[in-house]
Amino acid sequence: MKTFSTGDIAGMCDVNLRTVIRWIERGSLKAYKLPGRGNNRVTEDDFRAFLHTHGMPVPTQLKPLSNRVLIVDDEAPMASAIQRVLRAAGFDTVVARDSFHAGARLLQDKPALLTLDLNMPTMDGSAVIRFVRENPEIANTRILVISAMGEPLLKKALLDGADAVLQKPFDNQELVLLAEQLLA
Amino acid sequence: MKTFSTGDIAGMCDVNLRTVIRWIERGSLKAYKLPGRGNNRVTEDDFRAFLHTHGMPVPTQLKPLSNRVLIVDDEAPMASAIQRVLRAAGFDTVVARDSFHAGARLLQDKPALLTLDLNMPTMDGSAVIRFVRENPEIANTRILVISAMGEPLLKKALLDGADAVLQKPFDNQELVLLAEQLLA
DNA sequence: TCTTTAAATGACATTTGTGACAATAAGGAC
DNA sequence: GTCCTTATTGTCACAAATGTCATTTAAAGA
Repeated sequence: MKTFSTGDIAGMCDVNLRTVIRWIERGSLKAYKLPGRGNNRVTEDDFRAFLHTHGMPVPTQLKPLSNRVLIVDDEAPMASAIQRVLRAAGFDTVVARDSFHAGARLLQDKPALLTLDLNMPTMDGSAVIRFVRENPEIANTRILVISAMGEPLLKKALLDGADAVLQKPFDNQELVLLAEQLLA
Repeated sequence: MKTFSTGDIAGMCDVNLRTVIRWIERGSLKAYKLPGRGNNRVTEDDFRAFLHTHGMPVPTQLKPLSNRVLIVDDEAPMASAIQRVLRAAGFDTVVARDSFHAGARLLQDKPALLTLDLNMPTMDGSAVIRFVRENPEIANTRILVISAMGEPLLKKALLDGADAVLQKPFDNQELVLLAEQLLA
């Protein structure tokens, strides 16, 4: 479990160490104390939650250094196609063919990007997007919705919190470009 | 009885080994010494007590011993019923109503016990059990399959790796007893 | 037995918490 | 605009806790 000291956080948020301690004292930043003199430690999850609830930008040190992409699609040919293209472009790829594995992989692998097929019959894509955005642990995940659905539904996905949408059928270059933009 | 070296504890608490030794020297962390050069060992109970008295978070490696139960069931009344019974028996409960949330919660909360409804139309229970068993991170999660299905399918669940099965309808006491047995 | 790994130790470097006080920014009142 | 008020943040010095490094030695494998 990764933890940060007040100094780490002060550096990442570009504020004084004294200020971080005050945030902790006031209770807006959750922390625990080491036995010695009570030096503060903040877990990564608590720090992410803090950033999230205060609408603060995620520091570069916390940004997912990985270029891992989780591909959620129940149609094997489509999943493979996306995987092949993204892999060729240098991304790490993981495929989830059903909603259970999608949820599990999402929290196990913590991908930087999630490509989400909205046409899956057994999954409520809208609920997935909202779940991601509401979970500080993974809220920073980029979401690319891929679907054969019409404009209105894609618009709704964006409202739910998707970062981009891609309508099937799509061009391979278009996919790579979008992925790179989202992870830039 | 499980014991930890100073290095183990340093890793789990995300501090330097030197610091752990100082905690021991000062007496805030109870330990005993091996005869040789006096290498320190800390029992799991002492370590847990230490974490508790200092308000420190429990490291993920120690988590599985929690009494958290993840209830996977798409029928709201059944999920609520199980939750009420288990909560009354002192368990921490989390409910997942669909397979996506089941997967996500499983890896987010790392419950000690998973109660799994096999009748969910959108989920392949057998695949879930195998996924749990094949993932070292959660492999020792206890799995209790709850289902209205017949004997053969329950037998298959046991073969897949479930720890116990419970046929609907079931007695509340039966459920509590099984949960307690599985987490003993 | 031999080799490899991990832990203890001391000396030294760095970081952190604390308190008091200064500086800054936001918002009203005039 | 200026002058306040107020809350938040920054600065500084010092003591205490934690981290780093090199070295020695036990523990663990083979």
